[in-house]
Amino acid sequence: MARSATTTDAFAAIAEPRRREILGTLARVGSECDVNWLVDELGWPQPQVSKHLAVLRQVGLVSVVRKGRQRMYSLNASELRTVFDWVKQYEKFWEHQLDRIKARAERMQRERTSNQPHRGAGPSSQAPSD
Amino acid sequence: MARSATTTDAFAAIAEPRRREILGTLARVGSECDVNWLVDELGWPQPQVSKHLAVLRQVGLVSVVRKGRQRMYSLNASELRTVFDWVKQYEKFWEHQLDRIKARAERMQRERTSNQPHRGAGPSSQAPSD
DNA sequence: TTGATATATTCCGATATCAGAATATATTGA
DNA sequence: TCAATATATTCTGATATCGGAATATATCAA
Repeated sequence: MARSATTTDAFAAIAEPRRREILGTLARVGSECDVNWLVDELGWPQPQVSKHLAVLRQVGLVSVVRKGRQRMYSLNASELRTVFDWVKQYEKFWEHQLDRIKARAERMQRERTSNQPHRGAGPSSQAPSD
Repeated sequence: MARSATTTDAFAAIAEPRRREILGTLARVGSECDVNWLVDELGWPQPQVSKHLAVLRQVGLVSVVRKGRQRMYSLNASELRTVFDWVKQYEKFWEHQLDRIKARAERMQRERTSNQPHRGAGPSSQAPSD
């Protein structure tokens, strides 16, 4: 087994900066775009645009509809919800950063006698799932 | 040039499911964990855990501190902020989905005469940056 | 039908990943 | 110093990526 495919996930798909750029462009425009318009807008070779669009399509991040000899692509942002929900679980970890640093210091102080702090700690009440 | 490295970004680093799992575990525990504890908890071979931790460390998603012959790892969630901010820009695109579908239908109706709808559309007021 | 346009696909080479196995590098303790 | 423990690193093989170039497919228009 090697690396998991870019078409597995929204996570995998958006790991590529150019694909994020495409999504950004589609969002900015707010309506369907044909491929050549994207090619002009982004300034990349057409096959490259098509290939990245193919990945985004397979993951469901964009929708396509044929219109004559054009293919009109549009953003399907709902697929980003998975990513949003995942990362949102961590929001509390960077909010009130100073408070949390203080809290951790206190916890470590308390557990200084224990040899392995984490063992006694147990799952906290803030528990993102992977 | 090939694919961009997993150590480039938080985006690239979290593309791997097992790394998300590690982050989730660290968050759940809420305190520093040594590697062997993670090995037990996750049930993966030790080198695999160490290697994934190394990627997370290089991207700044975890912090390490040496404690005797142990290395205590802890979550550094602030690095996820980039991802959060990025994906949050798209939130409006899946909220009020029905309203937006209606709006798009109307826009398309209006622009039916124009040959290339998107050209006349221009950037919408909702404009995520890539 | 022929040609032009729009887009997708295939082939290539360089590269980076990931898991697994083996091994190396500390650090502690006797 | 020597053994044990904790963790990191290296090597290997299979694989998937990405960009670039070339080519294929499909549709429209004359």
